[in-house]
Amino acid sequence: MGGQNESMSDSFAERLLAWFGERKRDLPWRKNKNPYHVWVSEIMLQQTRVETVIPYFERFIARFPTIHDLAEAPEADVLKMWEGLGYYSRARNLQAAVREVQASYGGVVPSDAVQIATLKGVGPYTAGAILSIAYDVPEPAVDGNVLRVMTRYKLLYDDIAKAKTRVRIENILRPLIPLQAPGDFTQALMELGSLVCVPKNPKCDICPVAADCEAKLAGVQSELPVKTKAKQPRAEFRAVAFVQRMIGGERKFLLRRRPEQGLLAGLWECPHIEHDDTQTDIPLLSEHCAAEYGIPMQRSERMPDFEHVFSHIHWHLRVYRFHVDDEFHGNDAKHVGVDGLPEHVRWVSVRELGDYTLPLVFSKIIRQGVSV
DNA sequence: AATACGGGGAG
DNA sequence: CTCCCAGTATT
Repeated sequence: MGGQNESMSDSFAERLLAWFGERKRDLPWRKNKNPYHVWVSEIMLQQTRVETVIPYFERFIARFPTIHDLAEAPEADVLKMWEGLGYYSRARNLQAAVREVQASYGGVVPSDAVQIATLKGVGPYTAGAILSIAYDVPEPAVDGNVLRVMTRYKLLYDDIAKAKTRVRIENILRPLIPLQAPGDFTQALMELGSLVCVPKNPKCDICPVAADCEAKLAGVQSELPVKTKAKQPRAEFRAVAFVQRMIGGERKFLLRRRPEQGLLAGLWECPHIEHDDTQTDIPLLSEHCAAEYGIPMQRSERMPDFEHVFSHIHWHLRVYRFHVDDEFHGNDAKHVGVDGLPEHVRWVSVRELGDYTLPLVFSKIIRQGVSV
């Protein structure tokens, strides 16, 4: 026993694994090493907390138990299961990648580093995570936790926001991976970062590797890791139209589908237009709806404002409720699809909301709108 | 090497 | 408020 270059009685990996064996959390994706389950969990966990992912993972696997089920499912169903989780391209990429696995690898997640890295949505971290956790291939998986743990353990002042820092940590890690348990090593490192080597006030008193942690020895564990801070999200001011009317005795509201590319791609939302930070042009919003959807709108009233912050955009939303006369039956010749509307526009009732995937902020706006 | 891409939880 | 989270794709 004993590490190659450790003066401690037990190596870094041995102490880490012993701690992991005692303290690891009981998580849904740890019930087995099903590569598909590991894969789904790793995609969901990108930039997303464990507690947030748990219910999504359970529902997703219940709805799509196998790669085959996910590959065959309508994309709208997949997006619906992702609703509220964010970074929706993850869901689209996952389904595209699963279809690729069906087509090119006979439905078996590849255990080859080069092959798995070509799959959509699978980057350096996820490739290493799937390979090590599902197949016990000794590849490092460097996420935010591992970056923090290792910069502290090795006293590295490298900026963890930079890509080359990840590469450096991967190279430090590779010779440390125990060949008998690469998967546990990967998870133990992340678990340590998540539970012990936390960003603020790290719990060095209960850390299994504190004795030879260079940052701890130098007393600078709170100064690491170094990370350049992100820019402020830019402000955007938007006027939102909550348009409602009665159809067949049922209250409906207007939804439109966002473009296939960009922010919240392919999700449904209330129509809205951008305006400057000082004034909201209600007539312009009304005209927009009239011009785009051929819907003449009558009365309007102000609803409560909403704020929504993305990583890079801060939305200030002013919401107006519009009413469409019961007498109106939109059938403008230039429009096609349901109710004489364009294909990307629908009258939807609360009952039918389950068929549409909406960004959370618009779910809130609609809840507010229909409650009055 | 930067930026786009969601949403939430902790302090 | 700020930070940052089991990151990846695109530019």
